[in-house]
Amino acid sequence: MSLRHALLGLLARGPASGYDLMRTFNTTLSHVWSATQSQVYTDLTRLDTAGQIRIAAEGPRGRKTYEITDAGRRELRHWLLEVEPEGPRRNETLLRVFLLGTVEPDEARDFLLAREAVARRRHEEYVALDEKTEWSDNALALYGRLTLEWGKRLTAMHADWSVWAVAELDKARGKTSMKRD
Amino acid sequence: MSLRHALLGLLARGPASGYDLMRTFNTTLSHVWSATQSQVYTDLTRLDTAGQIRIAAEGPRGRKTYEITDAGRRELRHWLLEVEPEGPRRNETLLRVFLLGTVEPDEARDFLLAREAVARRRHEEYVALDEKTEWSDNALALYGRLTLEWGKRLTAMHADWSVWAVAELDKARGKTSMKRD
DNA sequence: CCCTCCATGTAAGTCGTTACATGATTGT
DNA sequence: ACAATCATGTAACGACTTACATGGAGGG
Repeated sequence: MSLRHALLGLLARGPASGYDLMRTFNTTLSHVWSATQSQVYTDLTRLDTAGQIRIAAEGPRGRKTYEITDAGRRELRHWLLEVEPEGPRRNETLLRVFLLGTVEPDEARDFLLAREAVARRRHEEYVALDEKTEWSDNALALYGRLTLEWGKRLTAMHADWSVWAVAELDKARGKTSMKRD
Repeated sequence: MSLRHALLGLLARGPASGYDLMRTFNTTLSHVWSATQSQVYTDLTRLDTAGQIRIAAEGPRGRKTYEITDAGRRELRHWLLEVEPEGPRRNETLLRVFLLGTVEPDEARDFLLAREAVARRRHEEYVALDEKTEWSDNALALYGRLTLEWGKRLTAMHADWSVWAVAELDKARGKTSMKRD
């Protein structure tokens, strides 16, 4: 249900085409709310039919620029402020951690070390993105910055947790952890 | 695709019925991998058809106790160690943060404060669960403990981030944050 | 006897992904 | 000319949710 709200939210910031929106989902929003090209176009059609967006202009190559309507703004506002957000109900990595007892401790250890590496890599990416971005002081930039900071903190937490988890695993095996550094 | 693997993973730890598994998803695993009753039963049938689990015993009230087969163990192991886990591609709360520029700053502020409250409440729940649980020293308990610790760290991070975010918002409004405490 | 919990299943519908299909425009 | 990018759409399938439907067993 939320891709529609994401589309409304992006269109609330200004008119855009399906192609523009699709690129936003594949870049800026890729770790926040991902969507396929296919889904973007079908949901735009549905929002149009529902009267929450409308075609503002048509350009070359069949380009359709959409804009949000008043009904769309009302729906967006309602969803944003009056509907309780749902926390994530699934985390594939965490599921695997929970099931790690079904493989050998050495294999579990490698798995955890791989998680640490992935988390550090993503953390570096976020830091680099933060540094290279010139954050203007408008509201748009502010909330983008808050979102990115969340990613930085999440990945830092994940890396720290992985290190701790490997240590706990080693402890449980009655073996001192002397592999790091 | 992963509910099947979750089922295999749980059955790798010992035989269980659909009802048993369903309860695990609604309790222990509710923040890790949630599933509805409906889905558990349909996927158990599919795993049975695929030869990855089999009916070990039938009990009263039509109860079917399933057990994992060798083919099932192979598939579980393959998924666990050879398939790269996918990071979460969607975070509804974060999507809303990103779109918070479309409402008034006061409303955005309330939204962030509400996130902090939710994060603190869940953190307390995890801490309480950790304290009341008697962690035996087998492998099963170890990985459950690692998972719970992740939840504790995530919720702590989330609460801290919320406080920071409110401060950033206040800063951007050129107004000193004197509302907290 | 009745309520709660145990226990399983099906049907309809939504959401999301992958693959297919097509074509215009711009830059080199 | 050719490649890359812009630009939109549909079809098939898989994952997941909600609702419907049924009934046995055990405890008070």
